[in-house]
Amino acid sequence: MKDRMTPAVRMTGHTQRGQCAKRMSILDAAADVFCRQGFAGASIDEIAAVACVSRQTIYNHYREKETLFVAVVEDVMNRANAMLFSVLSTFPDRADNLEDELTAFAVRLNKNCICNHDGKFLRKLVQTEGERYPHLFESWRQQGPGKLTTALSALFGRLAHKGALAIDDFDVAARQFVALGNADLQMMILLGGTPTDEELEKAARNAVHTFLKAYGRTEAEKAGHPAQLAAISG
Amino acid sequence: MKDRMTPAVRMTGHTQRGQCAKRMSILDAAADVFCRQGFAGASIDEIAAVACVSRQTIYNHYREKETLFVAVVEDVMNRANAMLFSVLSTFPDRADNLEDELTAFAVRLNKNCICNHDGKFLRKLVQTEGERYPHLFESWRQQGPGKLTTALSALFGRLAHKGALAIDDFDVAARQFVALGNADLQMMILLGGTPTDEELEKAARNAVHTFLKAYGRTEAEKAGHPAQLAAISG
DNA sequence: GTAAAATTAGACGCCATTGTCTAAAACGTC
DNA sequence: GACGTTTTAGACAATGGCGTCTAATTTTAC
Repeated sequence: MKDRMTPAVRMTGHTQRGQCAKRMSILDAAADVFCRQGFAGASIDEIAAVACVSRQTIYNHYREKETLFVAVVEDVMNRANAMLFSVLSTFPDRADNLEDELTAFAVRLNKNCICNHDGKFLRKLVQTEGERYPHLFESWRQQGPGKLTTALSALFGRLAHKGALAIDDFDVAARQFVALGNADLQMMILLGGTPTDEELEKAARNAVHTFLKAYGRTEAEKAGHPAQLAAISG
Repeated sequence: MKDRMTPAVRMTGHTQRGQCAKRMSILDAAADVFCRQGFAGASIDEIAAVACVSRQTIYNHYREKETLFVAVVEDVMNRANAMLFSVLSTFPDRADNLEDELTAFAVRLNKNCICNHDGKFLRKLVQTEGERYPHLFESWRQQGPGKLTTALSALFGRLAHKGALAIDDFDVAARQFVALGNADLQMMILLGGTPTDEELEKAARNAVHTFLKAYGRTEAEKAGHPAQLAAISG
């Protein structure tokens, strides 16, 4: 019943750094093994081996397998959310050269949030263990894809107000933007592969091209409603 | 080493029907348990219980766990492929009322091929065990999504030749059609839920609406190139 | 250098599961 | 009703993983 962590408050940097390194090493290894083998198929021994750590050390830091699993998921979710937030902040806010800017944004989104290590991990784990840990992945649902959709929705709304896009339903447009961006990568995403930069670029270009054919405004249309441009920029 | 199945050639209908019923019962139960628990997490005892069958009966029909798993995947894949073929044969071939017809087709596709029992099973299992059984799911990749894309590509090509659509790259358009159709259902698909008929209808309508904004031809365009219509129909 | 804390290797009990085996029961055919 | 086949329940050994414990070793703080 004694709390092994309480002495830590008296520790200075070095021990904490050493402990922290072990913890991260374990979390990384566990993420790797859980992702490949699933919760049931993953063995603590294998995780310990991958982490270059004794099995007992794992039990010291995380009481049992399930605790470790929860910690891994939360860790990956935090990283993924931070990355998503970071990428969302690069959404283009100018209307000029929209096709190129949206394409570059789609590349960033796919590369850093959807096709990267953490994205693959979360997608796979949500499918594999989602029903077994509803509360855990509910927060992923709301903070991951949920946040992505609502944020994108607002950002598209801003562009539409500037007269750069003609969108009736921003939520639908946001979901469709993401869906189009993944259209050419679906197979790779499902199989867990990693697209090359060329594939990412091409997929994003196809997606944005179609998206703008559906929601873009012609130069003539923009010229016909200059007031919308002035209203925002003024 | 003795082959338990050889006496079966002498059997008359009833026994075979009984055996076949057992086999199907086992396959269904195993699909259910494998899907929920994954390969490692599924236990033969649970499968036997769900199938209302003795554990030994499973070992009589399928030598070991892995044999059973392979048989289950092949069984589901056959059903899914048949359904996909069936739905593909209902693709609209007329250009009139295209939006409604494409919407209805998208509903059929999502309802019967992607969001149904077999579709969910295959998607989940491909993600969970795809790396462990590459050859097994390679055929799924080619006959499932691969066939869907190439078939849709050809079907859109037919519509384009009739002048109903303006498509430059049929493969890209086919993938985007599927992606748009899933855009509003992504979350439910990932979580393993089943959309209601209203949700299916709305998702398909949104998808086709955007798809036709990008690839549809205006009445004016169609009128400007009546030759394409005449060339096919004549 | 010393003391405290963390880490390690290994053994251990426990439990679930796999796959085999056997004898009894149920089923279908004749 | 007799016979062959299939199915069943249960016991069984073997395996492997989880989680605990201990004693030795390393790391860190002071």
